[in-house]
Amino acid sequence: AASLEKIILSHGMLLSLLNFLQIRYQSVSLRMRNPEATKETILKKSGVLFNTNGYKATSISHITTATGFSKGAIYRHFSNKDELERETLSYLSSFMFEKLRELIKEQKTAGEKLRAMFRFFETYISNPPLKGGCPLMNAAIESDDAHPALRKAALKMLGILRVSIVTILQKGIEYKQLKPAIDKDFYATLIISVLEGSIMMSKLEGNNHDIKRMIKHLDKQLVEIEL
Amino acid sequence: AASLEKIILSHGMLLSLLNFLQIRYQSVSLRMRNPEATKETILKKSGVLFNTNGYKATSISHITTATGFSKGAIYRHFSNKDELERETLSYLSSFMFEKLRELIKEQKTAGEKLRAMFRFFETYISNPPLKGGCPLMNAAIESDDAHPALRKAALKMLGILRVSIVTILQKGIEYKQLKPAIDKDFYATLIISVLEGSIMMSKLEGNNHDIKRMIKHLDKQLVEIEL
DNA sequence: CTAACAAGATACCAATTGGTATCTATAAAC
DNA sequence: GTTTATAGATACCAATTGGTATCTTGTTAG
Repeated sequence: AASLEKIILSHGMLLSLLNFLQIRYQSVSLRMRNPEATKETILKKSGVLFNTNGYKATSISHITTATGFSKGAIYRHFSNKDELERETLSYLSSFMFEKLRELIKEQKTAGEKLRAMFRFFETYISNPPLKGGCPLMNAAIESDDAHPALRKAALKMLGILRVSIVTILQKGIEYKQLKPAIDKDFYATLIISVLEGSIMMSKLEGNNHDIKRMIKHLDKQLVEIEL
Repeated sequence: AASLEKIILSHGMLLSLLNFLQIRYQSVSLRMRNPEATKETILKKSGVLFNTNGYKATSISHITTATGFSKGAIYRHFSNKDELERETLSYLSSFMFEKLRELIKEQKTAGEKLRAMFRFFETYISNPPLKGGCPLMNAAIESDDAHPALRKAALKMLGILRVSIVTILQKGIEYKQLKPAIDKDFYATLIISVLEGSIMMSKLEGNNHDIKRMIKHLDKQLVEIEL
């Protein structure tokens, strides 16, 4: 085999070469910069920390050690901790609803969609997609009047969840899968409160008895309005 | 009228006099010491602060300014903040269950007792006996694995609530007020999760629509098991 | 009346907080 | 290539944290 001579490239030459070959060069090396990816990892790691240890209890330095980025990096992407908290909750919200939507859209009928949603909430205990429990509840409890921004983000999240359920019910009525006279808002509230409440209980007790019991109850309620 | 000469007593003489007259002299003046009362006010004020702002977010200095007592006073009665948090939650638990018990014991039947309980939880929103929402939920959410002591206290509180409901149901069965075949544990879980969940929602939304809706649901469930 | 003890106030501590100013290194534009 | 803007690191800041040691004052026993 012929021995190949190694070619030493300067960084500039590498870029020129790549440019010449029309190769879009994405940051791959660890040391290379990628501000969007940086912001993403900050949000992702902050999400876990805020959701498990709480917003107030998680300090900037916790985040720097978790992400490996410096304080300077964090304050470049977020103007202060409040904004980071708010944006992180939005990020978590998107993350969770994304997961939920995937499960729901596979299902055909309104009943199946709702049952998929119940299963999704059960995984909060048995196989959590995110450590620390439900981000909606965590933010709702921690955001008192002193955290108006966080509270607003939590409210928005609750609103989305509520609308999602109401929409499923509405479509179910339109497609003759559910009884037409049902109180959609009532059922949305019932589903959310039962699931959130029993998640809290199950997390505290350290088992999934309560959440399972409550899903059974919701199933029964669902059967009663199905056609 | 004869003019009375004023008698000037030294503090020591006053005490001797009271002792001679066999009068137990309780601290009345503000400056006088009363360690038990001090501990009580520390617990009471800490209860409000912890329940509204969170345990981690409430500092010792917040408590000193709220109580008017110094740090020295607090650390005399509690060995560290963790212990203060734990004891405060116990105190809040006793406080709430005391109030609840008062309402319940006036009622005759199991159904009436449960309905009184529902009403009690509704006041968490409309006329809260304690600022900051339900102490059980607050502690449950904030106490992750990093706060084992707080978690244990919250678990105990949940246990008491659960047993209270089960006991009411049991007595209701014995006195032929409720159907005998009901799953008591199921109903305890249902009541707690629905109430806690809807309190969370109502607090977040800033109105009592959700809690009222859910109490209506619980009422309906109750009617179904009543004889 | 005094001595002894306990309640509580004060002064301090190192560690940590959120935040900022400054500096360095990288990436992109030219 | 060189310049330029910017991503990110570093060093600092006053304020606050939980906790402790010390000191003063009120209470009580003798």
